[in-house]
Amino acid sequence: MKRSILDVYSGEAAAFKALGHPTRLFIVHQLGKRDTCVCELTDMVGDDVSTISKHLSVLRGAGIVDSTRKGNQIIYKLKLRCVLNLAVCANFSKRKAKL
Amino acid sequence: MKRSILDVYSGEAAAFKALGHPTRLFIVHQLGKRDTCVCELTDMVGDDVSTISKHLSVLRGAGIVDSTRKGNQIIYKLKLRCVLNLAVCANFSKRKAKL
DNA sequence: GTTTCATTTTGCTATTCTACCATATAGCCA
DNA sequence: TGGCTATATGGTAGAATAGCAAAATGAAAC
Repeated sequence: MKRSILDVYSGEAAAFKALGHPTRLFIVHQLGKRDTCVCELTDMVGDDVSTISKHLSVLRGAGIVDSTRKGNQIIYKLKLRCVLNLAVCANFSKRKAKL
Repeated sequence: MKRSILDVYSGEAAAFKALGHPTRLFIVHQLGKRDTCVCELTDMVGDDVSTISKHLSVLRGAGIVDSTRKGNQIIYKLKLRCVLNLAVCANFSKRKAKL
């Protein structure tokens, strides 16, 4: 792939990629409602804590979420709130796309 | 992962996932300007034709692009034009996220 | 200081993705 | 028809990702 394409689009592509997983999308929507600790997210999703933690680190790496410590638990919040507006396309969220 | 999360978010996540590759994002932006044949996209990107063709089939599978034949070449067009508006977040496209 | 709880990191395996090559298919034109 | 161009598909090696389990970190309570 040409370098210029990589330079221009890889950052944005990485952000979309971070949103391209059901669990991470759920987490983003949950954090849109209120700040939530890892333990609670883990309960809601039902996966292993380590799995949730890894998803959170992907979202953090993409600059979408942010975390602060409160006592001995870590509270995640939605840093890039605008991602909540990304599903505005008609039918975009209803599509049954298969990759 | 809980079934309900999968049901609600997997469709939308798949669409984001389709946009989560620099080449595909470039293609989407290019098709936003004008309908383009596979051969020209291949020249612009600089990858093998088969690679481009496969990226296009991912985008088609996600319902984002559409194709029509014109003579002996296939013209792709942006079907879900609203995806062009998805990068409206401040800093969203400037982010240097690493996954 | 040691124990405990919440979270992160690491190690591992299975699965998926990417890019390429080779081959197949489809339409055009001589 | 046969050859040519454009695109799609199948196969595959290497990289990346998902998920679980277990070890490591860090704060707080005892």
